Amino acid sequence: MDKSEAAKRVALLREQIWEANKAYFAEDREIVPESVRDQLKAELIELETQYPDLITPDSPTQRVGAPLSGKLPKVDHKKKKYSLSDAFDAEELREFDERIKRFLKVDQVEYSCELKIDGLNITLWYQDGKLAKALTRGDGTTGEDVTHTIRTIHNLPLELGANIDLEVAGEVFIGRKDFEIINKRETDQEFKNPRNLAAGTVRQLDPAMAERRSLQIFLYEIGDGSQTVKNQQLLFKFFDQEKLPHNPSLEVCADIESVIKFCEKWSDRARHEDLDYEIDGVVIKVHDFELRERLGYTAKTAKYAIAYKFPAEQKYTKLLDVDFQVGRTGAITPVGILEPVDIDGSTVARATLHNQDEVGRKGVKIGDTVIVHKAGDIIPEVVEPIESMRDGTETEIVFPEKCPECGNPVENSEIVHRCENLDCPARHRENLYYFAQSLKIDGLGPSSIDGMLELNLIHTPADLWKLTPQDLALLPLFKEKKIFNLLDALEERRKITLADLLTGLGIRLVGAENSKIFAEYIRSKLGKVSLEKMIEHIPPLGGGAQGCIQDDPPLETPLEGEKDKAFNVEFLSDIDGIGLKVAENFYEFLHSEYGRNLLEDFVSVGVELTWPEKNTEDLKFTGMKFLITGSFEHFSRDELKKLLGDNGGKILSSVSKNVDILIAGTKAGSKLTKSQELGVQVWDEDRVCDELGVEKREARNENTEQGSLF
DNA sequence: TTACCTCGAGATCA
DNA sequence: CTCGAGGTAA
Repeated sequence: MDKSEAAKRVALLREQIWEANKAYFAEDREIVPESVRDQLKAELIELETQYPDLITPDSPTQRVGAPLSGKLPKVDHKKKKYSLSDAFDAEELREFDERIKRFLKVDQVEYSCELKIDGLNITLWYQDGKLAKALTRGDGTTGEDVTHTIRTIHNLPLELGANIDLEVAGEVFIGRKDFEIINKRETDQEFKNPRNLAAGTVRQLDPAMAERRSLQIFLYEIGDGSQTVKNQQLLFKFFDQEKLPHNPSLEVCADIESVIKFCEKWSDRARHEDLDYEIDGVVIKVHDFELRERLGYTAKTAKYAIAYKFPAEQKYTKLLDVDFQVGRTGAITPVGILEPVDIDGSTVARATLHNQDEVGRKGVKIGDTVIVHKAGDIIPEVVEPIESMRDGTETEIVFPEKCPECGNPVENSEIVHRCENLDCPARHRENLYYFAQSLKIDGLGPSSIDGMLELNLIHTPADLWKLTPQDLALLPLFKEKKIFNLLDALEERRKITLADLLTGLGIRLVGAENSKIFAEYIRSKLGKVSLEKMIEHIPPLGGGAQGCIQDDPPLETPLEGEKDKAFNVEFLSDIDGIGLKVAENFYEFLHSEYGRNLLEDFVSVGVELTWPEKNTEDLKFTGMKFLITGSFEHFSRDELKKLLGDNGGKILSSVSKNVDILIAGTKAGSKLTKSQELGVQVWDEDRVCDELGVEKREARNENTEQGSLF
């Protein structure tokens, strides 16, 4: 066979293999027997060996590359990945619909419904039409590069028809039949469910192994591209054009009632047992992409979508005992020890009982036969006891009066039991676990921390940076490699942002979000200070509210005055987004002996703050303060607020000379008159559109309802 | 909370 | 090769 003949043959073979794969994986039908598929592939390999320059990167022979060495690389997502909020019944779906309609000021919205495949979310980047990268979701900001295993997915084109850049996302899974085949084949271990196997396979270093696990993918999302694609249905059409696989179940519903019908149709488990993949719900999204954009996001979830979760599988088992665990805040949590029972795909042996309140309400006793399910599909939960199955030997669940770890008397509020002893070893330990996890110090897990505590190598998080190789060598499981891995990891984290440091400290109510706000606030008051300087601005213990700063006497300029007060509760609770409770907790921590010493310890072990470059992209309304009054024709108040906020504006709630612009709608009240007295500039809604270059909207149905639901 | 993969480290075998 | 620990996914 000459080369041009071979080239034609190669193209034909690739087409045949692709069609056979697509039919088999995506549509669950076999157009040719497996042996024939293998034969086609064998012939292709032979021709490609003979004429190596006929090999293209998208050839089915090129899916399996070399194994990766070491860890999977981390890659930042281009845009933050949001998760879905949940709904468990029709009522919650209707509430979702109401929120959407109110925000958009319309009285009907079209939705798209798709089956929610039970797999793991993966983002794909095509560059120049070629599959360039595949990422896990990770924390939504940074994922892991799993291109090498994702490439082995047979129903995924490695090259698109057009030479375009594209981001798409979807669900990777293993089919039910393939799962059984794999389990029969790999006799040394029994995999429990397809989802976890798929998740594990994606993170395999060796793509050859991954290929044998028959991963599949259904796509359902597009990154940037909504300019050309207008809705979900057209997106799937586009997928078809590009041979990108998607689930066939998409249905467009004119209103929420038909959405509910769709959900009900599928929530009957018997109806989907013949599908080759597992589903755990229905994903409902506003159909139109432009409306999605208008709705936007909360900190974690997309506001335009919701996942309807099928009723969780319930099983009964025996509550054998109850453990009491002391958390990092001192809260004492009862954990039920259960007779192990299989609930959709995993063996459940422990389930939280939350607190006394819950225990009381459910009336559970030790020895009870209890109904257990997985709330939100992950966390096992005791639903209720089956009282009719009692035999009289059941015993009350008695909360301990003393902390199980330090013996301190337990403070007993209505709901939560708490060990208030700040020196409780359990709290120290849990704080350290939390710190290590939050700062992602590689190789520092609970058991290493336990070991260090036992040998008195550390007491506080700051002590970690005092550890020497000799110290670590005392730990039974630490030899050369582990020792230096950990020391390297600590060194990497020696320079840290204030937000990360504050988050790691585990101050009550001060998590990642609030820490960011505090860090930003401190930067605005003190600039990019060192940790040491920052501590100097915290008034010392027992000092008056004004504080007396050692070698930095109060200066008379207003700015310097503000610096002194930067750490007062009143000032802290004045921060946008920080309430009194949060401010109090933060204040208390900073002024406590423990908190102050800890911060000083960080300084003394050489932990340093780094200040991230702010992305100072100047938005249209950056630095402008708005006030809204009246009602508007084309916007709900919430949408107007979002629009202004998205463009850098701040929204104030009362009239003052601080207000730059009053946005007045119809039926504006006293805010308008007062503002006019103060000489504040007044805009109407059209002016906002003009300023932003947003297209003015068609007049819509009158719907003056207002409220803040998001 | 559980399942799965990877690594380091120690044990086992060639 | 086997184990425990750590990390990640839902």
